[in-house]
Amino acid sequence: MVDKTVPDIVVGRLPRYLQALQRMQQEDILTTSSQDLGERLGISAAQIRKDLSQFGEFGKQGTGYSVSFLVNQVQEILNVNKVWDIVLVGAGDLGHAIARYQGFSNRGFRIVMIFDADEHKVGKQIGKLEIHHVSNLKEKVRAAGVKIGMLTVPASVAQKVAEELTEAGVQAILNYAPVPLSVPKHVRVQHIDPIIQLQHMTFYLE
Amino acid sequence: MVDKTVPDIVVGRLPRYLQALQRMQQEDILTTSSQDLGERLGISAAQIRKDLSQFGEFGKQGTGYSVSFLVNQVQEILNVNKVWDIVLVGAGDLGHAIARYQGFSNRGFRIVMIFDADEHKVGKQIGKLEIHHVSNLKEKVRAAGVKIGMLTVPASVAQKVAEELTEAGVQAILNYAPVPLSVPKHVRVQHIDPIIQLQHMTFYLE
DNA sequence: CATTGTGAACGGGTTCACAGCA
DNA sequence: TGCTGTGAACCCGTTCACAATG
Repeated sequence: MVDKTVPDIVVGRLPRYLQALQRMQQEDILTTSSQDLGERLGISAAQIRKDLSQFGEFGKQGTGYSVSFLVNQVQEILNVNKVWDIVLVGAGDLGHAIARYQGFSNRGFRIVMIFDADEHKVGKQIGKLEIHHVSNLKEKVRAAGVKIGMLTVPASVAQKVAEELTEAGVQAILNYAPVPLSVPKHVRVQHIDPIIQLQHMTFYLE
Repeated sequence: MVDKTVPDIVVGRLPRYLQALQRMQQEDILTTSSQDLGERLGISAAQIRKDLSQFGEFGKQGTGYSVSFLVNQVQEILNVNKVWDIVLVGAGDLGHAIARYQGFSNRGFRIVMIFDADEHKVGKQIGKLEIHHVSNLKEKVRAAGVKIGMLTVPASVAQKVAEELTEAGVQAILNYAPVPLSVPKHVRVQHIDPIIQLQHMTFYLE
């Protein structure tokens, strides 16, 4: 079912489908169609059907899709039918904001560890979590078996921290630092850089 | 030169080129090639040459590109050879973190206004900026001629705030709320949702 | 009758390969 | 010689259109 042949671009759309579907659930909408879902997301109905067909047959002709069933299926495909532990490195303003964000848990994630290099921050709490010193990162992350890391450190140390994370067994990194990371092939990296997205839009302004 | 025919996907890569080039500048690297730049970004040399060729001929055969010249050219293409004013709506943890972030100015942006709906926050300062009440948003944003907005408000009010921003003349919105926004066609929207990016990666884990 | 799942056609982005030039 | 700029070939994702079906 889940061949290697699924295009990465299709995988990248599934989380958006899931988000829209979960919102429908909150609104007590029981059924949807590729057209309805597509209109909510600005994606063609054909594309949604094609994407989903990569993983199975989830709909009923004439009726559409059961929202709750499709939520479960997509969660399973994306491996988010469980909660993933996350290690957060960097307890600056952004790190604090992320650590306090309440929206992770019902979408499959939970921050379980926080590290920083600043001795003054070590030992303090963010919510229920204590800030640890990065010198203990590798050991603690490996011991906890955490597979996902979030980087909110200065650009100058992002590469070094990324290496420590991968050595500790982390296989997915969400990088908020504005630098490309070089990591082993088995490690996935996603970047978040607001300025890159702003510059994408300024091209079309004026 | 800059036709309407430039694919959006090409535009989306230019900010990454610019980022890498500015980093080279910091490292006092005077010259680069499509191959060198490509290796730093994980993009093929041919692609970089093709992308740049959409806008002009910036290189020298046998030599490559002058870093500083190319920085200027790409900045001009992206319209970031000036500083854009930004209005930030939502002074929660994330809004505070973004407002305090020091990395905007040397990449073409500056936050000039902050709004929030919470009376307790109104009047307080973040850095040198005072938090205003959203009831004044439309008027003040229009008066200041701000064209770019950043949304760090709860999902439940994001659509409403987006509408107020567009009515105030904003033409580009960077949306941190985990909901799709529906806006007029002349308004650009970019989304930042860490969970969507995490779920993209969990597909490949385990 | 509405809507799915899908083969086929289409379109467009990427890579190739090389002429051209410093 | 080294590297750019680019037409052509290639590849792959999207759209189309329709048979199938509850």
